[in-house]
This record gives sequence, C-alpha cells and structure tokens, in this order.
Amino acid sequence: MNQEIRLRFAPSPTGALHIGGLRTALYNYLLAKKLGGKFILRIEDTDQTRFVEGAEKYIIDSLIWAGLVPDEGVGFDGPYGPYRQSERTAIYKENVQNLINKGYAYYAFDTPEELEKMRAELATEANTMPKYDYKSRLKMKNSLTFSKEDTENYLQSGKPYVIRLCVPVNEKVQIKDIIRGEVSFQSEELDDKVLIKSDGLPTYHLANVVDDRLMKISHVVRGEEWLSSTAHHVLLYRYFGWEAEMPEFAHLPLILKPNGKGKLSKRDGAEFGFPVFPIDWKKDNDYFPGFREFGFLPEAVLNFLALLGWNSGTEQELFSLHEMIQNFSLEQIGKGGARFDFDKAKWFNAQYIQKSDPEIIKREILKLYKEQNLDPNETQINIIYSLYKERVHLLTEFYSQAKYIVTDQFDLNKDFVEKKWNNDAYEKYLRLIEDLKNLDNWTKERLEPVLKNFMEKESLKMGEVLPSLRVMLSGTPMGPDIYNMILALKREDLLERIEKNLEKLKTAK
RNA sequence: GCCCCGUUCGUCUAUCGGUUAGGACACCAGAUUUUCAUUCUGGUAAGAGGGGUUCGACUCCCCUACGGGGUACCA
Repeated sequence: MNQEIRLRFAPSPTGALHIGGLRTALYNYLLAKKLGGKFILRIEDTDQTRFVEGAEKYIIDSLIWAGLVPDEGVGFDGPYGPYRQSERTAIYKENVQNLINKGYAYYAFDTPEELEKMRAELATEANTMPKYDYKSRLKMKNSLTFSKEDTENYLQSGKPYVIRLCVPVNEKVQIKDIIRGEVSFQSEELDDKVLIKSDGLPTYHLANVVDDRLMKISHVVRGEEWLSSTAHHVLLYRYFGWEAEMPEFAHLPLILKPNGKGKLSKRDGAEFGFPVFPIDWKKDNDYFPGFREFGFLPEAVLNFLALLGWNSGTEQELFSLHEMIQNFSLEQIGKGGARFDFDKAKWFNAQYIQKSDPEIIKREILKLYKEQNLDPNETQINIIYSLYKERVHLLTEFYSQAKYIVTDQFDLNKDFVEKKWNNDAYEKYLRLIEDLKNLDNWTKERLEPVLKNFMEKESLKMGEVLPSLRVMLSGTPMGPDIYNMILALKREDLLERIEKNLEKLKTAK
C-alpha cells in the first residue's frame, strides 16, 4: 500500500470545540505530519437541528490558536472540496442510490410515532431497546414490505421517507483498530441504520464513509464513541465495493472528568473551575473562558493534551510540536480513558512560560495589562517578567500577582490583615518609613542594612517584616525578593504607598 | 437489558513472560532563599478479585467486579 497519507479532523458545528476534540485534532495532525501527509478539516454539519451559529468559525479559530493549521478544508481550500458536508448532499444521494440498486439499502416510510410504537411493542425484558433490524423490518412500512407499486406511489407522493442500510444476518464484521487490535461484531446485533434522513441530508455514517473515500483519507483517528458504529461503516465500505481500500482505524480513549465519572463535558468547566474549551466561547448569555483566557500558552496545552493518553516510551515529558511529530505513533496511545488533571496542565504551562522566548511572554504581559486599561512601560514589563516568570503557572498571574508594579489600586490580603497583622507594629513601621526617607541613592546594598537595623532595633523577625512590607507594597504577603520589589517602584511612589497602606492596615484591623 | 471497549502509585503513565515494577504531576520531609514561590535532594504510594497456562505472570487465556462507550431520522 503506497498511498498518500491524509487525515481528517471532522467535528460538527454544534457548539464550542472542547478539549477532547482538540486532542483528537492534535493526534490527527501529529500522525499526518509524522507520515509526511496532509491534515484536513471537514465540517460535519448534517444535523441542521443542532447547528450552532459561530461554531464553525470557533473551531477554525481554535485550531489556529493551537497551531494545528489544516492543509485543506473548510476555510483552507483544497482539491477535494467542498469540505462542508451540507454542500455535498448530491454526492451522498448519488452514492446511496447505488446501494439501493444493489439491494443493500431500502426506503423506509415509518413515522417517528410508528417507530416508537414498534419499540414499545417489541420491548421485552431480554431486549429493552428493540432495534430496527432483521427482526423488525418486515413488520414495518418500507420498500421491503410494500409492493413495488406502493413504494413507487409513496415515493411520488412527496411524503417524507428515509433510506436505511439493510444489515445482513449471520455475518461477522471485523474491524482492525490500530489502538485496540481486532474488534468484531456479529451482524445480527447491528441495526438498519438510517443513511439518508427525511430532510434529505445524510447521517454521519453515510457521509463519513463517502467523504473519507472521496477525500482519499488514509487513517481515521477519532474518539472511542465511534467504535461501535464502525461495524456499520465497514459494511458500507463493503457494499460500495471499497473494502479493500478502507482507511485504517484508530479509536482514541476518552478524556474523563477529574473524578473519573463519565467523559469530560462542557459543563464540567464551571463545576470544577477549569477551562474545557481552547479559547473563550460566548453564546447567548453563557460565557466560557478558554485555556487562552485562563492564561495558557498553546504549546503547553498541546503538550498536556498529547500526554493525556500518549507517551513517547521515554521519560521525556516536555515536547515541542516538532518533537511530538518526530516521536508520535498511534501504537503508543493507551487504551483506557484518562482523567483531566488541571494541576498537571498548570505545571506544563509553568514550564513553557519559563522556556518560551521572553519577547513572546512580554507581549502577553503587555496584552494582559492593556485589557485592564493599564499601560506599563518597557521597564516595568521587563521587571514583571524577570521577577515573576519563575513564580507563575498562568500568564494571568503576571497581572494578578504583579500589578502593584504598575498600579497602586489593589486590595490588602484579607487573611493577612485578620491573622498576621498586629497593630502593635504600627509605630515601628512609621519609624522605618522615617529611616527610608533619610536614605538616598537606593540600592539593594544600601537598603539591606536599613532593614536589618530596623528588625534588630524593633526586635522583629524576618518572617514578620517581609510579609508585612510586601502587603504594604503589593497587597499580598507573598512575592519575590523584597529588595527587588522595592526597587521596582519609584522612590516617592513607594514611600507614599507604604504610608498609605500602613494606615489602611491600622484601620482595617 | 443487550453489544463493544477498558482496569499498574491519588492522577497521567513505562513495562510488550524473568525489573528492587521506572518516570512525571500532586503530596510530605530536608537543603537553599535569614519569609512565600522557584530550585535541589529525599520520601510515602500501584498491577481490581478469582481461576488457569507456564520453570516463571502486571504482561497470555477464562470468569467476576468495577468503569467507560454505544444502543436516535445526533454527531
């Protein structure tokens, strides 16, 4: 087999792309690039009832943010378009006609009510969910039970109908899955899947097989939720006469909720306090901040996602996209579902903040402050970066922790005020301010003796003075080296700020 | 209910019949930072249970349990 390598990521535009989808895209991208092939974006918009405005653009924007830019697809062109399934209905109809001619598909005229009735009537204890299959199809209204004339008449009448796959009896359907090995189904267990819906649009099953064939897809890498229906897909390939050139299949394990109970869903973000979307998603009155808004670098998200299920077989944890491509293989993907671990995601991000080109991080810092209507100068940005790059896990912390360098608008840490601050020290700090005022030419070397003196004279410990001073300076008792913090501010501003916040501490207590 | 897939430290995982079961996150302790964070060092911690196969099983087979997915004119 010496065919071109082509992989597709095929989401449906029913809402924001979630992080599991992004991982699927990543694995497709990695394999495509590893094998020197193409990465294709196909939009599976065959369900008009679930169509969500803006979702398609969101998917594209997310992929671009993450750096997984398609070679072909919706928004990127290519020789196998259109890449939007809603624009390919004629193709599906033509192909399904071929199936009907060969007797592998048939028309079905049952209304939703009639289907429901069938399920209710046929339900037994041993089979609580009866299917439209070899057992029931001859009891239903379809071209198998209608005479030729009746079928013709029905079709002409303009009444709605669907086209179903006629699944055989007593056949073993085998699937070769790169991740799971051989998986087999007995055909009696399979239902007569709808291929064309009454609105004339295809279902996923038909559309994905036809498109994968026509778009010359070499590998289908998708979520585990598709494993069961792959048997139907194999049958379709067979009936179309394409079985010998079927793509290879790989079904990915799912990303689970942190508590392991079920797959990660869109609502979990709000519940557990972490992002589940790459970038922010606004819909009606809902707003979901994404990884980007939480302060993640895309490289970190990719690295985190890649390792959620895949490993290189070595002890390396940090991979650039390029290294991931070099090392990737589907065989190295685990079979079990992986729980989402936000702590680990943050750890990756901290690593990337430290590793990344300082200019990129500084640009992000500036953006962050601009969003808050602050305009730090270059010197301040440099100070923020160098003082905090080893302390933060999220880019947003460059603002939340370091904004005191740019503004004096911040609250004093409540916990400190209540538990640590003692008003007995008030007078002492007044005297420190005097000492500082009397000191000119501030440098670390000149400040140090002043502070040491102060502690000795007032019999205060480092552990009391440093947090207290930090609170007066920045609002929180934690932070980088105190001298660096002091020197990060202008002398007059600093003195003024300490005085002001010392008063605040006193009155707040 | 039925079908399919899965199950190694709390979490992500390595191991592809013979290892003191390794690494990472988290956690704990010590060192450094005369504070916090970072960093460094060390530590706690795992093969769901039961049967086989084998000289030998985390690795292979079967059963059970548990988890997940599917069972739509949704993808």
